[in-house]
Formats: sequence, structure tokens, C-alpha cells
Amino acid sequence: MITGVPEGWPTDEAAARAVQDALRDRVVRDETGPAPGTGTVTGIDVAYDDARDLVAAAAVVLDAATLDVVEEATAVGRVAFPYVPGLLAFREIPAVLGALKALRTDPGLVVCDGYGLAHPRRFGLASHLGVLTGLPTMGVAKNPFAFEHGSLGQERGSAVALRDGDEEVGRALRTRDGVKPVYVSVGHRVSLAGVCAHTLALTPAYRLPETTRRADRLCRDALIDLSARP
DNA sequence: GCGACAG
DNA sequence: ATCTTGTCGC
Repeated sequence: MITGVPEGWPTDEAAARAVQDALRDRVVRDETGPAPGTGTVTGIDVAYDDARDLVAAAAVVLDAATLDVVEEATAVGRVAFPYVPGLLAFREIPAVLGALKALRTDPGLVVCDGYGLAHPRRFGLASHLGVLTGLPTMGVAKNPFAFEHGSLGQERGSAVALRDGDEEVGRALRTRDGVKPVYVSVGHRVSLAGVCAHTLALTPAYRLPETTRRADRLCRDALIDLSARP
């Protein structure tokens, strides 16, 4: 079955920006979720089949201490919004909500692909998902988008401020020695220091968090299963 | 106006 | 995101 779009979901860019402006003040920057390495952590990701206007979302719950998979869920929906830089949430969140709703386990901390407060209006995908669900969330992106940062050490754990002008909106964080950093930011109910700690706890072997890697694989597989049996 | 621009 | 071959290295 196909996940629908939430009531009142914006249809155009102006309406979408208005939604961001209306919700941005609800973001909580304090650490009120599970501590790094405790409870559960859930990876979220989405894959597209533009030709058929379909989107598959995946949610993978891991035990934060062992990184073992506790539960997996997927949801399929229609593409709800075009890709517009700064409005990614409107494209991905409807299907993601479907996958989260299918879980029986408490998601704990939700790790998103993309940004939270590191956003032109300080309300990226991770923050938006957090405010909508009330869950603690954080963003881990592969690219710095339009933000700037100075150089950082080559060792895993090195970090430097990700800036929008003079404001620190996130961090560039090295998760593997000598490998390109990831770009992390607060989503909801986490602190920036906490985001870095959680990210390092999720990257014992690869540049990207285990949550992201598992969710990425699952939503791609879900899309393939869909092609095999339309 | 032009280019850049999370996924 | 997605389209795609080989290739260097542990």
C-alpha cells in the first residue's frame, strides 16, 4: 500500500517556506534524548524512481551499544514535492513518516541524511522531522551545501565549525583518518556536541554512520522489489 | 541577472 | 538523488 501525504502539505515553494518559518522556533537544542551509545538509534533514508513518480523510505533501528539491527521498516509513496535546495524536507518527509509509523520499536535518536539547523532558514530536514514527530533527531550530510568551514585535523574526531557567515550552524567532523569529513548539525532535542559524539559512536568502520548505510541499502532494495512486482 | 545549491 | 567502468589499495 502507498503512504499518503499529510494534510495541508504545501504544494508550492512559497507555502513551503512559510511552513518552515512557522515551525522553526519549536526546535529544542538541548540534549533530552538517549546518551551516545545507549538506547536505540534509527537511520532514515529515501530512494527515488522518478520515472514512475515513486519514493521508497526506510527506517532501520539499531541497538546504539552494539549497532546490531533491532528492526526495519519501509514505506512507499508518491513523490510529494520537487527537489529544491532548502526544501528537501517536503520531498522526503511524507514517506519517512510512513516508515517510522510502521516501527514497533521506540526509534530513539533519529539520524537523517542532510541537515538540521545548518539550513538557510535554520530548519532543514532533520529539524523538521524532529518537530513533526517529537523525536530527537540529527543531520549528517555528505556535502557542505552553501556553508563554509576552516581546515580541520586529519585524525578521526577532528572537527571545525560549519558557518553561515559568523554563525556556527553545525560542524565538519572527520569520522575516519584522512577521509573527507561529514557535515553534522542539530536536528531536535540534541546539542551540537552531542551530535558529534553520536556520529563518532556510529562510525566505527566507515565514513558514514551505520544507521545511514543500513537505511540507504534498505530503501534501494525496497525500490528494486517494487520494480520486480509493480 | 548568474551561478551555487542537503538529497 | 540517479546515470555508470575501471581501478587502486588493504
